[in-house]
Amino acid sequence: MRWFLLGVSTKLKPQSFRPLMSQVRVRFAPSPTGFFHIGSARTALFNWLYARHTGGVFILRIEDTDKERNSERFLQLIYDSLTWLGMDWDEGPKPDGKGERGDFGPYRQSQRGAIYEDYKQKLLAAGRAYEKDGAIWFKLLGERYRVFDDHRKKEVEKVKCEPVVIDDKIRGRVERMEDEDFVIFRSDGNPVFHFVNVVDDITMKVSHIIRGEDHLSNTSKHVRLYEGLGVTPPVFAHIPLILKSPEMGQGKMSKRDKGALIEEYQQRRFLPEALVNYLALLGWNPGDDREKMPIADIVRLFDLPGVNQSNAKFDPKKLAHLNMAYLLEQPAERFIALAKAYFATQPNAGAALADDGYFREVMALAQPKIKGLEELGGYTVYFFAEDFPVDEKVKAKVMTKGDPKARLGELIAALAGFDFSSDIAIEEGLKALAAKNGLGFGDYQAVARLAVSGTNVGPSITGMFRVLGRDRVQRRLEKFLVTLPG
RNA sequence: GUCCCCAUCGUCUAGCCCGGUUAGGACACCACCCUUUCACGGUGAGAACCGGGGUUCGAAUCCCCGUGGGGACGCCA
Repeated sequence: MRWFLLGVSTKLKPQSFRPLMSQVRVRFAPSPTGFFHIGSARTALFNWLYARHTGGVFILRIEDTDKERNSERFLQLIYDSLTWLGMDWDEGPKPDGKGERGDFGPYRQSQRGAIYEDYKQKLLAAGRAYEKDGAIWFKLLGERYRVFDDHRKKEVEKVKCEPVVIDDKIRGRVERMEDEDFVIFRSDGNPVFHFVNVVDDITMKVSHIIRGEDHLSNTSKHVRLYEGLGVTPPVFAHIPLILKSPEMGQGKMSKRDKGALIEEYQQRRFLPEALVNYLALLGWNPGDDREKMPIADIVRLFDLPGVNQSNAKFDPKKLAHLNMAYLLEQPAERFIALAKAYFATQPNAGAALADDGYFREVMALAQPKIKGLEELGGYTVYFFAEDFPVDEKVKAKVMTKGDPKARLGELIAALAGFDFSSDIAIEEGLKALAAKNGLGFGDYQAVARLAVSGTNVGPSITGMFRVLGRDRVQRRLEKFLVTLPG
């Protein structure tokens, strides 16, 4: 508790000391026991936003006291996910896991045993903790009595005391009774969550605890612990939870739910800024009708009082929509880079081997059309392979209209005379052909598109022709023609 | 079972604090327009104040009670 004494001793110079004392220090404290959950990401985000908004410090602390379930793989996943989402931390383990930065470490609880031991001794010495059944319990102050607990089906000892009052930045005043001693060190000697959480927040000088509402009922324990340790608790802000969308069922999002893991969005090539933007909107809004916003604007506008009190249901469709909007506005260079990264992970991707200039042209056609990078492979197959799939449903539909076979023949015959130098030139060629035969552009467009791409979904026929080139178009048209009956 | 939190369109939400709005926006859905397919885009439609009591001239807004939803009740975090 040295900082506490320090605060008192520097009382003579409150002005100069104030900036340091009032600096916001928030932390995100995940445990590496599973995949990185979307709810965790949102909690991290709100902490990060608050730190950046206030010019404070964002701390990453690893709560790895559960030796059974910890894994290095999940630990690395935390670093990677935060980094991918663009949430940098000022103190904590370095993103590569090698070493730490910050003056209040270690930042992994597994390395803070001596500190917990120290604080345990303090409580023991003060008579606020005792041993029972090999474990160390925190002792509440007040008159004791025994009562049968229906839920746990056993008699328990309770303590008569005043309710804990929590002044929550988001919930307002919350009162909760904390009337049972609780374990702070297990009989195996390891400290439990409530204790390490509080000790770490004290020693790391955390000023604001921003966490999920599921912790609200733990907070009374934590407040008692702060009191027992003689420390004023930090500011609490309990944010609403993310619930399943109606299609997914009831309750809060769990790891098993589709779309619950950050890893999934990374694999599906979502843009991290779109995901972050969406997550920010779950339980917060800028106060006007804006939804799609650069992160700098979110940082500037974000504040704790603006956070909602009610839980929000996760909507994959809205996320997808935001993602599309972001994708649409990417500069060509970034889109190309994203596309290259995507194709590098695709099996049998002719795209990865394609000529760079050609690849760029194809991507220029695809960018304004696709809704997500994950569609890129399917959307562009026929640009990179001759054995592209043919959509039989589309084929059946196209073949019933007019006389597509005749149109195809006419087009093949006329193609040699086409000017392939630009979309407009190709369009003129097609229009001239249609006019000559007293028909419309669409009469040729539908069947040509089918023959060349195997589907009715895609870029403009002119752009498609131009990029594919006359020879390939010609070959595909002829190849398709011979498969037609009669 | 006990305790805590929450409650506006299907979903995210504005409005609530400081009572008077045709209760606004977005996603989704539907229609139409644009169009050379498919998208994007544009226009429009449908869609909500959980219920009941109070207070008030007047309640989405303030109060109470129900109900509903969520969370917590571990030697997990």
